Amino acid sequence: MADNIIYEELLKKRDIRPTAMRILILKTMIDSPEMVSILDLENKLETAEKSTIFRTISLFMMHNLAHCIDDGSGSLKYAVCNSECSCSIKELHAHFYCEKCKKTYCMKSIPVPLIPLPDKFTLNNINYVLKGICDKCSK
Amino acid sequence: MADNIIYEELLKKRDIRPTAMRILILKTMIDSPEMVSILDLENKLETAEKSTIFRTISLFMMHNLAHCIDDGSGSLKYAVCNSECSCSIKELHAHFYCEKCKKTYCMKSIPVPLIPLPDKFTLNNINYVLKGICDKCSK
DNA sequence: TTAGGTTGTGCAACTTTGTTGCAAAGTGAT
DNA sequence: ATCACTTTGCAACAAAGTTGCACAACCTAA
Repeated sequence: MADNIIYEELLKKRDIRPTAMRILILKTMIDSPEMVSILDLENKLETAEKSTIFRTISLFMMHNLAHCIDDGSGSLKYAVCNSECSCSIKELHAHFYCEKCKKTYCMKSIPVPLIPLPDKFTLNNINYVLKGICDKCSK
Repeated sequence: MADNIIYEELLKKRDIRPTAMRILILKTMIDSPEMVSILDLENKLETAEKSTIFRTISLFMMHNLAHCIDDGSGSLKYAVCNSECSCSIKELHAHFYCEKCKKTYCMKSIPVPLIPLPDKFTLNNINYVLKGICDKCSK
């Protein structure tokens, strides 16, 4: 458990007090290859309440430690940001939602395409979700 | 009311039986400059139940007469497709969600950007929502 | 035109997700 | 160890979507 220190550091770097619960949630999110919903976390962590998870992730997002996307599945999906992420538009990446296994993946290597907007429109955020069948499901 | 015939034709062209309710919902959707949620339609049409609206729009979507996007506001937004639309990926357009007036607009002139996916991924659909402040709200 | 079956609609109930209030438990500084 | 402050668990609630069922509307055939 000594390596919990790295999670503690991640939290501190973002000015979040590292409680046991927050370390656990952060660790679980980082360990998960796909994005997680609140319900996913609730299932992976028998000890955590959804309200706690909700508030914890909200806190993470306010401090740019995590981001969320709406993949159209009905529940929001969350993932931990890169260590230097400040969640600006230029840092946004694409997401892929597999319609078969219902998992959502961060495609951190694929930046969200930017398009010119008509005059007087201000751009603050972009949700770019590709939907289809993932590699594991398309055998 | 004679020009309800055009809505009737739109429905028939998509193999949807043109009932009074369906014509009304279609007309209301077409008349609206922004996308509408089920609740929006419920409010605009005092006479329609949300379950009816839900089933009607679901039917429209199955017949490619309408499309829906998830703008992250918590409720899905719907709009009527172009007359020849078959809802293929190449026909998808961008959507803009104004964080101030909470309205979502179809940007039919802006096609959704396509990016190459890794091997073995199949693409079926794309949700591309730009969020910010619209022209009317940014005065 | 009417009878009969099919389709559509309204009502109510329910599911799921997200959200909040409040009290108890935990935390950290003195 | 105590105290003030923060975090967590529980419960209740809100909003959107979804479904079952009964009645109404509709369509066709005789």
